[in-house]
Amino acid sequence: MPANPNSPAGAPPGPLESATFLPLYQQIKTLITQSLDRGEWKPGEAIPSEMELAARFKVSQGTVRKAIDALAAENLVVRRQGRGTFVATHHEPRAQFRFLRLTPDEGEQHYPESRFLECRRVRAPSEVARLLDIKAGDAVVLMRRVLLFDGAPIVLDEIWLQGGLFKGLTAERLSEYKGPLYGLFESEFGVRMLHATEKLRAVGADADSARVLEVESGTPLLSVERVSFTYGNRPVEVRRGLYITSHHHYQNDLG
Amino acid sequence: MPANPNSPAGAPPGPLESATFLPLYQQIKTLITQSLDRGEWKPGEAIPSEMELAARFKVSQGTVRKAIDALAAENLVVRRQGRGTFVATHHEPRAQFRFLRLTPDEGEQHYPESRFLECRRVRAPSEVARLLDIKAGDAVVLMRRVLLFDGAPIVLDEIWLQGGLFKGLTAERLSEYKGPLYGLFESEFGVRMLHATEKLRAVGADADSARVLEVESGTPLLSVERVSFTYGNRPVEVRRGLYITSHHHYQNDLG
DNA sequence: AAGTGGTCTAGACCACTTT
DNA sequence: AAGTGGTCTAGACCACTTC
Repeated sequence: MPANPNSPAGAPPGPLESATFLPLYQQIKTLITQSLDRGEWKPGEAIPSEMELAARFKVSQGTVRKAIDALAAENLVVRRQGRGTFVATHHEPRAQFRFLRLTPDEGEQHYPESRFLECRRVRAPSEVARLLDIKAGDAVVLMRRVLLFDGAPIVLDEIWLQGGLFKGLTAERLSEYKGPLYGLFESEFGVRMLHATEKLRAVGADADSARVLEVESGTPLLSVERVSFTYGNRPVEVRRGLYITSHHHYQNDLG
Repeated sequence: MPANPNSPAGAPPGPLESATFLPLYQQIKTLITQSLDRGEWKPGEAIPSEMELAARFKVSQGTVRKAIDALAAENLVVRRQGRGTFVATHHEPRAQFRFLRLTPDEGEQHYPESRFLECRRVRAPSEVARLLDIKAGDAVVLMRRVLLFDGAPIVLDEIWLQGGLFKGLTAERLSEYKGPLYGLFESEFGVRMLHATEKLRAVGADADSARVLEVESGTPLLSVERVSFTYGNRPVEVRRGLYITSHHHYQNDLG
């Protein structure tokens, strides 16, 4: 059996062997990712076993394994020995703090309470539109909220979402919901945040932020501008957070 | 040949089979890491080929491969197809920005100029000693420097180093040196920074920082507290940086 | 041509979970 | 007992670099 799967001379090209000459395991990684994107398996569910996928794609188990290893490294799936491989979900405690890096200087990190100030549909400002890769003026959802740690307001978030993906997202629906926002997006709207980029700055609190966060105007705040992406690196959320960092800090590890 | 290497009944235990029952490839990863720590191969040099290492450790090439894959994922080594596997170094451009996350809002990122304000040996304050895992009062090197981007002072760093590891580090030696500080530490003192944790906050500039950074007292600054580690997770550096973020930002990716 | 890392296969056995 | 992911081996061939 030839080891090279990329169209050995004479063999009819299968569905895997397109014009691109990527390694087999990367092609299979792409195929599995597309199935995940299509929702063929829902968050929390098991995907087929390595043997089944190997049979489906007509490759060896080792090749499927390498593809799934890469997906697990990107947190798209979670491996559990003896049980199977599962679609990652924002509901499992393991994922809670991957997108919330604010940590108390002393004591344990625990999930904050959310208080929503507003949630309405607006036209995208040009800057937001650029980041979301849509046209200025297109419909977006704008929401503002405060995160409370031990009852104290610490974070003020301003969040823009692609309007087309979040129809029916209302203030009422938000206030009913407990737990991380990305869990709601995943369960109620079928949009899974996979990855984000952030830009951090120190700024002074403006009058409005100062009022909401109950600090003096001009107080130094940590500004965090985030763009979040779903499958295929499609941007779906833009967020601007202002953090009070007198008793909390943004934790980061340089690998 | 039995697939399980962990002391099959009757077989005499080799050097790899200690009391710990870790997978073979992890044991080999540890052994290679210890060789790197001992300086058996210097930064920039090639380590032995996979076949050689497989022979040395009496395992298959695939097992060595998995160990090296893990080391490459942690940036301890760099793989180059057709050439070999090389000990990572802070001198290659690839590594320059792994520990410098400050990026201009517009334009390309380029390496800043360093200006050293002081460098002297002092006794470790208790807080620094705790982070460096040494005793309060032990000798440490304290240095302060400014980083200039396009000629403008943007970063003020205060750096503490374990005294025992950096004998002979003087202000003169620093000012002669061009390029990243971690490159000097690696070449001149044999200390390689592998990994770091950072805590970010927004603070107001105090009088001294304001003077050095040429801003008004109270200006919001991004405070970055870093602890850097070498092999074996030994802390060797504590650093406190103050960043002006009016035209730069701290770039972070949430994987 | 020789040597290196990169991919792929096939088969074995292990550790863990569920039935 | 059966099924899952996890480890290990042995061997083949490919892509790339150097001699």
